[in-house]
Amino acid sequence: MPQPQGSKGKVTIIEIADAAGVSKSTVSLVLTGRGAVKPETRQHVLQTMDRLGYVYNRGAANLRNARSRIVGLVLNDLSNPFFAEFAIGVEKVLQMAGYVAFMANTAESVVRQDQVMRMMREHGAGGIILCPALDTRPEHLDWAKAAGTALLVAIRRLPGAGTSVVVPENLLGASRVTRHLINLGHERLAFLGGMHSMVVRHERHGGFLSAMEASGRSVDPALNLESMPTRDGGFSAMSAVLSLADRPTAVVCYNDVTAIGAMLAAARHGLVVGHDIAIVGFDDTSEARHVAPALTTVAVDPVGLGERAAALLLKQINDPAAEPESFIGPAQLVIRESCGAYQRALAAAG
Amino acid sequence: MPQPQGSKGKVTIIEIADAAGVSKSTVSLVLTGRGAVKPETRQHVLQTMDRLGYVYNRGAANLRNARSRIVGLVLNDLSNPFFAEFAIGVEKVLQMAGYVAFMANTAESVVRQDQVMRMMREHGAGGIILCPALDTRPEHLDWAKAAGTALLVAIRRLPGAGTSVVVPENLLGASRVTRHLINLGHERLAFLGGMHSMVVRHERHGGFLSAMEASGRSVDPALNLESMPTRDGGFSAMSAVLSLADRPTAVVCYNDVTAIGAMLAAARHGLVVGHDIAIVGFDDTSEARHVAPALTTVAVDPVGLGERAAALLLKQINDPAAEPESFIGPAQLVIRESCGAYQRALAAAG
DNA sequence: CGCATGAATTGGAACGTTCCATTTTTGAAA
DNA sequence: TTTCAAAAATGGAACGTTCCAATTCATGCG
Repeated sequence: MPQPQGSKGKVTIIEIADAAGVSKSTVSLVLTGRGAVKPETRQHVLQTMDRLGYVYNRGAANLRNARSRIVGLVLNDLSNPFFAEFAIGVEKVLQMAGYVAFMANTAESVVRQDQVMRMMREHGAGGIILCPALDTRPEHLDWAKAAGTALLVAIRRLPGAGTSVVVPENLLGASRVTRHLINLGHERLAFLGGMHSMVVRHERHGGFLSAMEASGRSVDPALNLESMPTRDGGFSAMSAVLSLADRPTAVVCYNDVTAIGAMLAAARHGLVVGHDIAIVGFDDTSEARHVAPALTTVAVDPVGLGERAAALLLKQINDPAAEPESFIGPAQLVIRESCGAYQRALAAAG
Repeated sequence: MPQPQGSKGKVTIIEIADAAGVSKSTVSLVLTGRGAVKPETRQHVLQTMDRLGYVYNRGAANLRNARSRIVGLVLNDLSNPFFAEFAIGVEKVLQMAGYVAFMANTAESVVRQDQVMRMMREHGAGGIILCPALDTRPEHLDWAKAAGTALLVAIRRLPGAGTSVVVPENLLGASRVTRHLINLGHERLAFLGGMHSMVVRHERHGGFLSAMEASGRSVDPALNLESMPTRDGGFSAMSAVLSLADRPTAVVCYNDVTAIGAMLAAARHGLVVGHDIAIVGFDDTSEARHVAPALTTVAVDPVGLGERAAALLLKQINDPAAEPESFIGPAQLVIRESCGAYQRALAAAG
């Protein structure tokens, strides 16, 4: 019967060495797999470790080589499925490279974000992928350059931070979905949701504007409404829009969850979405597929972005001198029902 | 201008001591806040650390005291919003206690789970909250008892592991939602989704059976179908059910995502859910509210479960000798449209 | 049988921190 | 001033590992 150590539970490399009748150096060689050690010795040491319930002490090890195989993944909003999928992509790639990702959620709190990142570097994380919380200032990240920690900013661009970046093609995506609405014949379009301070909103709204401009349509400033990027935010912004004298016939929303809030508000006002009014979102979260009517939106492949982010970070870890790199992920239009195109096609066919 | 260390980025307590003109012991005292150090000295040391860009090395520190303030949170399926919300509850409580949670996702892989947990204890995690992957055997967790690591099993009970446990009241919840369907007059009910090997399925199916039995209804073994707990699983299981000669009029699903798959299958067969057939789920994820028709389900307050799990783990960390404890979270019936109750009420009123 | 060569193993000095036992400083009482 | 206790600061020995240089052990060759 394996009789692991008593309650103190501190088996060290030295005790293994004693028990196996070798030196601690040999045990270390077995552990790291670096030197040349006779297969039978290796076996014996391995067995002894197992028998005594040995736990490798990474803290002690890092004291010497300072190369830990963990990376931090800091997410600003875990409750948003978009980020959960992003995280899955990150983990997939890191795992293959023999790294482990330790995630933490900041819930949009800069304070918490600082705390969590400090904890991570104190634990010797080799690198960090950061989806910055709202109001993150580039100065918050200066320590990374100084400490030589690989840092990559994802999803939300952070102008002024000279790091690698992985973001979706927000501008192009938004202009595509806007163009789609224009092609369906809409004249009066609104842009709804997201706060002015968000870079992502800037980009998406920029795409909206460029499509409007390209088509020669005029943009009514009254039809540009901010809101928190939540369902409730979308709901109240949409309610405000609908109380206007001159309502829009189509609404481009900041993201899917805002769009779903907007759809609820429209329904509450007795409008049939996809018929009386067109509403589109951004992100293509799994909810988008399942609301009724199904949401026309822009797919950005969060898993792919995560994979890319991880790959870029690894590159940076392995070559700290390398220049920061950017990856702009594709954003594809996904046509469903909420824009009215489907109904129109049906009508045309029937 | 703060001139942080060069590229090697290794500022130690000793360099701080030299620069501040004190001994390393004093710097240590400042860091830990333990001894008595003159306020002005403390200030000066703090400033020096700031100036040189000092990073505390937790690995080295833990070498002596072995008390790290991190705990691991191991999730089996991050893409399921239920677990994301659970994680948020865990973090909320840990943060207040000055702990940091490092999360990792196992994606239902036992191998990955072992890997991740090993990594966590190698890094000196004070405790671990585990939502076990499918096929986790209690033996997988024996190391925890041996090493004296606090371990808590959440969401999925693991019979035979003698750890603390936090789970929702699956049996009672399932019997409640089943009773609700029975009260609506259904005679022929199916239970659908989840694999036989899942403890949670056992519990929920048990609740289903107990409600059926209490009402004197007979249970047709042909109406008990397994499937993966995914949308696709629900879809195919439901398709199988609908191809039966003697169809059920109501279906209790393993969880919400399975139920949503089942609803899609029903719609594909031309049935109007909530009218031609009743379908109910379990968990009350945010999707449940937004599918059409909205899903009648059982709410289990994942955030609350997470908070409870964290609190229990902290208790265990602070008193390692304490007996394992269990918390069974409430499960409340949430009546929406997919069971037909709403439509019936409308008809009665009109 | 001695020797060179390479393989296998080993001792000891780091690594950055904490903590104990001391030493130094401070400030007030005698 | 001297004395003493309390407060503040310090040196050095751990902690568990890696890595270098050095040592021992096999093996094959002349």
